[in-house]
Amino acid sequence: METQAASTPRGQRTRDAIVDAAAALMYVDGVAGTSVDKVLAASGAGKSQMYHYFKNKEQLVEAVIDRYLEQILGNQPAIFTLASWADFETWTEQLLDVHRRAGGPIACPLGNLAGEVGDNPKLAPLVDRAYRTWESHLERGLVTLRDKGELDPDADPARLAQAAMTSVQGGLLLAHIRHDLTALEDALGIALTYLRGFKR
Amino acid sequence: METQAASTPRGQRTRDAIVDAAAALMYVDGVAGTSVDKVLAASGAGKSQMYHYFKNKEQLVEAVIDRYLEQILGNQPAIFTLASWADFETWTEQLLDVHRRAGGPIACPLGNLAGEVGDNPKLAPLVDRAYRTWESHLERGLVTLRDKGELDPDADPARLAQAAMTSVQGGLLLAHIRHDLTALEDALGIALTYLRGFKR
DNA sequence: AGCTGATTGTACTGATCGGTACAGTGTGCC
DNA sequence: GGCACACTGTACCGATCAGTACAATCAGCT
Repeated sequence: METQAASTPRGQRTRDAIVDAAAALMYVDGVAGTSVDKVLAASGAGKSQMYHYFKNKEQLVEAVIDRYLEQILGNQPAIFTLASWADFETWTEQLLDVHRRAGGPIACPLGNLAGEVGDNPKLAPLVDRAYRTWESHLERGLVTLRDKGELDPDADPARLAQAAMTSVQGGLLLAHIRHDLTALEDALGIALTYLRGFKR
Repeated sequence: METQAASTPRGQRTRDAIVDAAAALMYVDGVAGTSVDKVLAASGAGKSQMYHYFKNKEQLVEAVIDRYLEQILGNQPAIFTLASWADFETWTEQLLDVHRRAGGPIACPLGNLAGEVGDNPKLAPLVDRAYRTWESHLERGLVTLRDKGELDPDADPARLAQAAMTSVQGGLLLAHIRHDLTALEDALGIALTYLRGFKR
């Protein structure tokens, strides 16, 4: 059931190349639209490598989900050190900058997956877990604010974090199909205002 | 380029059955995960019917997108007659009731598609158009309120409507992967409060 | 009845799908 | 050197994919 780890640096490089290629292709074409053959052609690996490291395509997708979470959090490092209201603003700016610089589509890789694997019993929990990890950093930041006396002690950090996440996802979804970041900008602005309403 | 219309009631019934089956299957398995053969098996139609009415699978998807919009708006009839703040609340209640009654997954069929076809040059504009139609009803309701003097004349109905739509989509996406309507309930509550902030 | 066009059933094609078999090569360790 | 094992290349499998060919049937109209 577990994904096979590589035991040498060479193997690790090959494995990474496969996951990277799969992540990039699935970001654009979706899971079902990305065949194993295409992934291998793009990564330069052969089929025996793929099935040496992954039991099947589904396990490759599992690795891709993890990779997406790494990429997402890596693109918004401010999320790890949220300790003031200004930090939250910095965080939203980083979020916007990622897509302002973007050559690819404006979209959240996890959000793209959500619609497709939302009911797959194996993959859906992994997407869920990735979102919860993402959200937990926001929650931790809010708890920090509360402990510093900058957030209403009656506010529910978990709920506020979820509200912020819905704004991010809704904004990205609309921005995606409109090829226009405005929807995300507005959504983030509204979310920040909403959170600041619990400032104390 | 255009979808072939049926010229007899019998043909219309067959065509509808194909679109209905495709809509139901693609809602759960996505576009790429739903083969033409499965659609035909589920609808009881043969392959010659499918290709009599649709040039190819992509045109079938186009018809499915239209069907989704009809289903969505049909499930929230209050959206057609928004003329008071109470009407907006009724609308959000209808939105929630759809998924409370749901046997199927908690999800927006258009949202599921958005991730998958978001960059398909033929299909993405159709998804975009469907969202704009949906959103336009909200905008019209806000204009009605403004004309009745119940909304700040400086408020931008189009922008507020887009903000509401991002809440709906973000809430549905999170509710989908968590199998828990709470995210949508909260998102709609926050959106309503935000809109009411422009009450005059 | 007989004509006409819409509609239908079924068999088929070549391409591609996910996955397997198996023989080979690279590489660290003794 | 030579053993062990991670790693790799390629050919192949049956199933399924989207799409086509073509003959048969149905139904309205005269």
